[in-house]
Amino acid sequence: MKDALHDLLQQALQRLHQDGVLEASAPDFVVERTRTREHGDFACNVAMLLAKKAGRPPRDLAAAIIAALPANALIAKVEIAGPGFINFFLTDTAWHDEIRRVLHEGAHYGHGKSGAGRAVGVEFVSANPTGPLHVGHARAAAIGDTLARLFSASGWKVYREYYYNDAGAQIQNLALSVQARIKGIEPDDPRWPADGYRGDYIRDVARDYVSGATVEAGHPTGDYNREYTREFAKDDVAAAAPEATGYRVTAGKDPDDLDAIRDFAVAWLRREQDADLRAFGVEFDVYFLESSLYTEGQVLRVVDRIAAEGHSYEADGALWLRATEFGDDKDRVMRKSDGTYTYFVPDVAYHLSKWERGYKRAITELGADHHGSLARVRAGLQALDIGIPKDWPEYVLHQMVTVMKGGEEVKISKRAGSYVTLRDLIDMAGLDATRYFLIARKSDSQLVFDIDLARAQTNDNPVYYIQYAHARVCSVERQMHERSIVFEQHDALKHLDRLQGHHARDVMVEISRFPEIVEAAADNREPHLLAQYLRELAGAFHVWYNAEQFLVDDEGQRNARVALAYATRQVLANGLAMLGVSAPQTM
RNA sequence: GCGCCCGUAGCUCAAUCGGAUAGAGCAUCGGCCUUCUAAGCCGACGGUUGCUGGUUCGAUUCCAGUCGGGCGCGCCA
Repeated sequence: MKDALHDLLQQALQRLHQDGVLEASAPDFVVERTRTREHGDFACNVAMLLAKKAGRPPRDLAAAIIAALPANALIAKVEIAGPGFINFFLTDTAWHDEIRRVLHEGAHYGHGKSGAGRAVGVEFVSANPTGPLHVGHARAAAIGDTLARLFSASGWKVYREYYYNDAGAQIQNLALSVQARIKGIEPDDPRWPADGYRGDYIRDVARDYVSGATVEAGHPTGDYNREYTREFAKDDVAAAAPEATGYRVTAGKDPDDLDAIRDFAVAWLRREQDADLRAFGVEFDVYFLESSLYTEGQVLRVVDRIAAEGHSYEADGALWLRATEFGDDKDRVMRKSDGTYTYFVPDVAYHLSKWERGYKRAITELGADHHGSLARVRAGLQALDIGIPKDWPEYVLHQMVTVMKGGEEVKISKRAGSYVTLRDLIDMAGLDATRYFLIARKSDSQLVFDIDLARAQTNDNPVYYIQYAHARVCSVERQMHERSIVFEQHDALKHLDRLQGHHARDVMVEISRFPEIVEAAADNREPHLLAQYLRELAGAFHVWYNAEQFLVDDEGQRNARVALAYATRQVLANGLAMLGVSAPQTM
């Protein structure tokens, strides 16, 4: 609806331009929802933006623009208000058309085409396989997965990526920790490795290693990376393909074979992380192993390319990137004096791989404590001199999560030791509440996760509030069947003018916002907008539900109300699906 | 010291690339169930948007400064 008004205004401006009334071409004006009914349904600021250039008072311009609007069935009334706002009041027909559209498009309502089928990579979680996923990863998973769903609904071809740091010192610490447990050494023992992982899960890994267990996981449709590589490998784009993403590792049992212990432990923890994510409703398309960047020579390739472009130098026995040339605070070491590479070089190589695999947009979701790596990776990509835009990839950072229960902060998990795990959250609050709570706040503000509130089955809890609205419509449907009331949707949609009063109207207005919300949430990378919106839609519905009986004797009125209730249910279901939250039929 | 994020009602948070009278929920107080689910609805109370300037028709939003909180500043990842 907003877009339709924007088009009408654009046409009016063009007409004024052709008639010589306006010299300047149309600026970037906005059509937006009003806050109060008195200002109409939509308002536009174009007259105020044009006033200065045109040398005319904004209210005069507004009158001229209104006079130039083409005939249409959308607008019932236009007013000029305040400093020069153009306020639009829409016809009943406009709202009814939107409701018809909802029921016609069904599960597709709210989906857009702005992505035009282009590829976007959304990378998130990307935890080291050294322990269970914690609350920070849970927030990352909720944000990343919801963004992916939003992009998908906006017409993008979405690939969810998970980058495994399966090489380096952390992994070595993991192997040493498991080995210590195998030898019966406890975390408090003086022989325990200095930076060892102390959680109970290490004991489980050690137990399975000793018993000779096999850890395996395939991914249902096989080798994703190869598949995508084929799709992306067009013209001169040569794709770098990491190896297969499934794994199968049988424990070596030998307590002195640190390599075998390492491989087993990594696979063991990947399996646990995979299982937790799946329980959280999150699946990835691409699992990218850091180790593959070494084995396939991509790390060397990046370093050589940067050196060839003259963006590196040697000093103190190390090879440095001139990161300051590309906006970073200081130059960064790429190759250490011991000949190994710093972590960010494979990071650059990984993002290069995304670029070469054809992602028009790449979103990297990170905890804010890693924001330092952002400038580094972008600097590295710039230093390659291959035309990657300065602001590519895009980053979404999330701030810390504090978990509260019984009025106190929860910090400890038995299994992981020093932090609360994703599994803990799901166990305590349930899948739906956990996903909703983690997505409902803007990602760059700190989040307090109140377990007691998330568990509450009362109106305190926004998740149940939204789901309850959905269940109520289902209940109305059941009542109709029980009372043998016939509902003819086709006929009902012809008589939506039987909907009277502001309660039903408010519901229609809320419903019509849904496509705008989906688009804004994806464009701005702000999935919390959708969570907030659904609460408002559910609110408008509950008010209407309490104010008016749906299943009344008057057939026309009844059908119109049921149709609107169904449309509400459809939008709630579509929105909840994008959040990965269930839409129950009964509660 | 430098960089990034945040600061809005007692609490948890919104506010549509700068819009009109800053909104919800919780908490507190008071109402509504012989009627489709009361997991709901209605009402009341609650604000110098941390502070000071600037930009303009208009600032919670942009800029500068300042105070407070978080995170990061390694030849760790």
